[in-house]
Amino acid sequence: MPARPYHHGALRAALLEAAEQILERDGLDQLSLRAISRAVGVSHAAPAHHFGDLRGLLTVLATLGFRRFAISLEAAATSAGDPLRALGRAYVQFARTQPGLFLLMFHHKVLAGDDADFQQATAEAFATLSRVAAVSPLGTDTAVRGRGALASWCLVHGFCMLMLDGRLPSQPGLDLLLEELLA
Amino acid sequence: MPARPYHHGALRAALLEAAEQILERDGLDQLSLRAISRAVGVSHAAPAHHFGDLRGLLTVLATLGFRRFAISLEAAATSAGDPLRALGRAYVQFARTQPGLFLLMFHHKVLAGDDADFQQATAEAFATLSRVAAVSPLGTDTAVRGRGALASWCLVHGFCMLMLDGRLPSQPGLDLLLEELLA
DNA sequence: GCCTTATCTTGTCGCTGTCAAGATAAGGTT
DNA sequence: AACCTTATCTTGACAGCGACAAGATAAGGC
Repeated sequence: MPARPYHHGALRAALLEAAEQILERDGLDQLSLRAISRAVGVSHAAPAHHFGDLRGLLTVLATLGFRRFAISLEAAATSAGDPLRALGRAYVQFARTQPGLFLLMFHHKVLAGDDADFQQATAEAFATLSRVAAVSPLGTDTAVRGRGALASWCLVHGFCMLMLDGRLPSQPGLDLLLEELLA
Repeated sequence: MPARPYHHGALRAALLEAAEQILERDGLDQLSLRAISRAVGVSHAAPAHHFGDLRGLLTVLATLGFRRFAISLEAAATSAGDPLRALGRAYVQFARTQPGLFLLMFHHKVLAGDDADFQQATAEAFATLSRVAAVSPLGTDTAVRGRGALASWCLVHGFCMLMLDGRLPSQPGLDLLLEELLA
């Protein structure tokens, strides 16, 4: 049994793990099929069989991201306290702890938006979002509640994007800033 | 006098114009120094003298974008009606009519954030933003609980980002959606 | 034991950004 | 006018990239 057998065994998972690591460490622009392959220790064309092309790999990565995103949001929604605030905190927390992945997930230019799994994963996450935001104390009219949900989403998402672009003031801290926003 | 003299005369401006055209037509990922050079009709290394590297060119492009952005916002701030709402409309209008440029401007990964001109241009735009927003907090919708300028900024910026990522519902139209948000 | 299929490697192509070296022209100096 | 300095642009090269084709290797079904 050589140190590196011809068949990896779990190459797909290993590639995804390495890809996410590079994504968070070096950013999306440094995330190449060849860099991933090097990190795992396989040939540069190995990923092709599992993901087709780079777009395919990124789409799978974003899909897994949305699944984890949905889980985090769902957990926040069922936690104690104000669900909508908890949701906002979880949203920002996700973007903050995995900025590379978060930006990738909302970077449709490099993703295969028509992928079925991807669409399902995004729908899953957004369903939790709109469900919680809809039952928030904003009134009984469904149209108004829908609008409120959208406003909340834009508010929190804008906060994340500005934060990740380094546009938010460093004083006071981001936590405090967010709490003021959600207050 | 040949059809293409050795010295272009206004190569810098021509390169920037071509770059913006490619940026809006094909997106940032298709915007290469070589593509720009081809579009203008010069050699592939011609841009280097004017911009150093690709990052330098993109930074100049984003700087010009922020200058135009500041002008648009300033015009909206001094227009009739509610200044903050006008500002929000102008913000979205800019992102909508020049999505490539807008995304580039908020894509710090590919820009030289320490560039003096760039910093001045961004400060110029954000000054108008905070000046107007500080006076009149946006909306009475309870979803927007933050009453500061930051909340308005996040709300409108988030709207833009979600819009440009194709995440907003197509029905009703974006204009109506935005008006409801600013209401 | 054989054959089909999945998996991975090697080699190649055109594209990219960047650098080095040279060609060309413009402007100032004498 | 002649020269020289400088700015501008071209040519050529190199490594890294995504993608494709062809071949090597191993796993699993029969």
